[in-house]
Amino acid sequence: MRKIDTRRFVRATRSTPREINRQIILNLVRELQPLSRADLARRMDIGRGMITSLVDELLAEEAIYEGATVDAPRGRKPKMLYVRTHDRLVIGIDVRFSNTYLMLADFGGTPVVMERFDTITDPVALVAELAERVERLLQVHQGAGRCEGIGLVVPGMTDQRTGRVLFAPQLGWRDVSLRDSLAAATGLTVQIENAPIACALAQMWLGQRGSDMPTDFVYVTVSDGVGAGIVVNGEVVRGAAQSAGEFGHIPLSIEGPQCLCGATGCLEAYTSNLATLSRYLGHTLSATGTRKLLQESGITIVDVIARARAGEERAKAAIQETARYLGIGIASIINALNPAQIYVGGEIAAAWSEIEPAIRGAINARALTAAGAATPIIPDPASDHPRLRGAAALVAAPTFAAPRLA
Amino acid sequence: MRKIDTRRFVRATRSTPREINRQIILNLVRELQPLSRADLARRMDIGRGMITSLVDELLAEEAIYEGATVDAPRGRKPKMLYVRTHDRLVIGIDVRFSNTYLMLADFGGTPVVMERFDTITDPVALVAELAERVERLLQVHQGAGRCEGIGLVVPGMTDQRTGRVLFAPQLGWRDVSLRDSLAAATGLTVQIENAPIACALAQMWLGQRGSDMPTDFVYVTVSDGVGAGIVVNGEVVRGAAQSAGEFGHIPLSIEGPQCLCGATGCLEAYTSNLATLSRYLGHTLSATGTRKLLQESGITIVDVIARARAGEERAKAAIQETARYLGIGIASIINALNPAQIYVGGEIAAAWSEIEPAIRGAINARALTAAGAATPIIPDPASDHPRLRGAAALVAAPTFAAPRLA
DNA sequence: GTGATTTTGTTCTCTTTGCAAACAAAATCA
DNA sequence: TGATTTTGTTTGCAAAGAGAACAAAATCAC
Repeated sequence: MRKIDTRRFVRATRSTPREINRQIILNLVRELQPLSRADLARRMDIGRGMITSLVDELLAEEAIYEGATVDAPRGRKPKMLYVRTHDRLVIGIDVRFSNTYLMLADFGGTPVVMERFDTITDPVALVAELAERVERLLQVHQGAGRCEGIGLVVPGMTDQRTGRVLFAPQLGWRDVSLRDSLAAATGLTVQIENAPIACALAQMWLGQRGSDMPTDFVYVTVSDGVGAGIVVNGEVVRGAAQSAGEFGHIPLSIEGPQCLCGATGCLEAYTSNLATLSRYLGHTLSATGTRKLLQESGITIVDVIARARAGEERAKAAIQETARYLGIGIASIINALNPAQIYVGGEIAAAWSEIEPAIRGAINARALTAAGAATPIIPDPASDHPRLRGAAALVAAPTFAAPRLA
Repeated sequence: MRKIDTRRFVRATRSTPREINRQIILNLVRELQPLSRADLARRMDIGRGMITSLVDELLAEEAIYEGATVDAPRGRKPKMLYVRTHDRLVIGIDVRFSNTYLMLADFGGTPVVMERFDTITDPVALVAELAERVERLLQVHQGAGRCEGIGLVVPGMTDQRTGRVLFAPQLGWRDVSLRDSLAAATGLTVQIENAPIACALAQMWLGQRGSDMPTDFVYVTVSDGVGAGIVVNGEVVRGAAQSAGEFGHIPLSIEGPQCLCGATGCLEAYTSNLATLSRYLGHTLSATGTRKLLQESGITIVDVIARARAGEERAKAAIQETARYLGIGIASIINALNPAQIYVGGEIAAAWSEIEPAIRGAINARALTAAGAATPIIPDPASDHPRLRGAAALVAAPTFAAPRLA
């Protein structure tokens, strides 16, 4: 039951039903392919004539294509429909603290090539480097298809409407107009997004299809920071000032350790990679000291996880404590939003079998309802490159999204 | 950008554009009345002919009515349109721990009469009593209009689809089929909802109209429990298992006081009326002891607030501490969801001028962004009967809601 | 006071589009 | 070989939006 916004409504026109049904067909084919016209007619409870007309339109636009006929027990054999993904290309870019990753992928999120380079923190130089690499990638893989746009994932807050990076502490950016610069330099449309929302979009649009993908879920990223991409009613929550999802700064103990944000006892101060590393090294987290200490010691979160899995007690203890606190944080998300499921991304997801019991234990202790405590928690390992998949989803998703109405 | 749910989509028909535009007109008139047909045509960027046809339909259904012509500087004077509210009646029922309130109101939320009686905790007896009172109310005010339904607000979790009360600890209810019982007993349609969501709906549908009512906000109720009604994209968030909004059980300090829910350091254990009273009386909160202590002392939260406003130091200190903790909780909501504004309801809202500085201080200390820290926090005093208004909104809202599509 | 002008609201025609039925195609089965 | 079944296309009809024309009701200019 949605309220109509009387300042920003979209009124219906004569072609509105067509747009809606066209988009429904596109999504049905996308999730259930292969699918025949008769299948669509049955699922949509609509005449086959109507389907023919709408499918013709989608075929003409090359949004879908017609495959071979397929065996059927009786009657005329159906011609199956598929969404066209393999020759529609996307460039995904994931800018991170030390490395920047590029991926050329198709509309289904299947990678063609990937490359990486050392992150350049100067925005102008970074855009120049990216533009050069994008151009080269597209040159080399010219035959693979047409590039429909660039998805850009940055570690910080972004403004979807203006395309600006509002604040990216890791790179020292504040109010940088990255989207338009890159669009101008490459001549391609660019979509920009922060990491947690991009990961949520990757799950939503490129995750396991056909099955019971929920319309309400949360993607929690545990990295240098702790954030979340929140999806409610099949739509990402961005917030009034584009800063929704900062779950990393809900308190676990207001008298707890100092967080880099200035407050005390934030979830992030207990569970970020920096926090886990500090705990492992036996140091307290601090804004100035920790990064320096880590660079000197040369140790990373990946090492700690590897040592924990190898059986080193100190590493195991550090990870277990992180898991317990993370579980408490996840319990808060469950109590606050009651999502159908929760994804956990970040380096720590690689140690899922080790940390799951501690996470589940904490959730059981704090979840208010039995249904909440049973919320599926699903690891999304960093090896699947969720950020890059999210970048691809940024470009592909608008093609499949529901038309904005009323 | 919403994803279409391929299991629960609604396909468009020939009459879909009409339904959409009809509903847009209804909402424009509701929020901006008085409004002429020509005004509607301009706002909707549509021909006046179309408006005539749609308005005729709404007039025939008596959803709106035509008022007197009105002065205009030049040209033919417009006939103004208004939504019909005054003779469409609603019964709002607010079941609380000690008292149950009934209100007969019109579709605009304007009360006709109100009454109260001692809450009967046995569901069967309660339904019988309610049915009798509803019948009498409608008998007495027969001439005032037709009753379109009952809105029922209960202190606990409800399932919107089945109409059952899942859990209401204050009344000792668990899985009670209250909606259908009351519907059967009165012959009226009944909508059931928990208190925080009902309050949010009251703000959404009966709050200050015309002005800039946001589509993203949170209504925090501070009462025996602490909960929230969350509205995202103009839609209430119910969660996968109908338990979204339990913000009362996010931790402030996991080593903090025992909460009645079994966990430790919940926001509710610091800020509920019981917590404030315990603090005032110098006792620690406990599941068994506190209620008994309060009944013995005979003091209520209203008394403590009155004493604080009268200048009693101990009461002031108790309230201030509650306010500070509440501010921390609100900061978490701001960081997590970044709503455009937050309403605070419950008895403590009566002391707003006293508690606002402490709340704002806590928010400033913990909000991650300047925009978040500046989120408007609006008190909704209990004297306005937000729960009963919410009950009325439950019945009125479906008439005005956007059609479900795609 | 009379016609020009302006604004509102209705009516009418045209075209698009959904809808349902008829039709054509392509297969299996008796 | 014809009946049956299933798929996909075509066609005729009715509903509804778009826009123009028209009617109504006011003010304003002379």
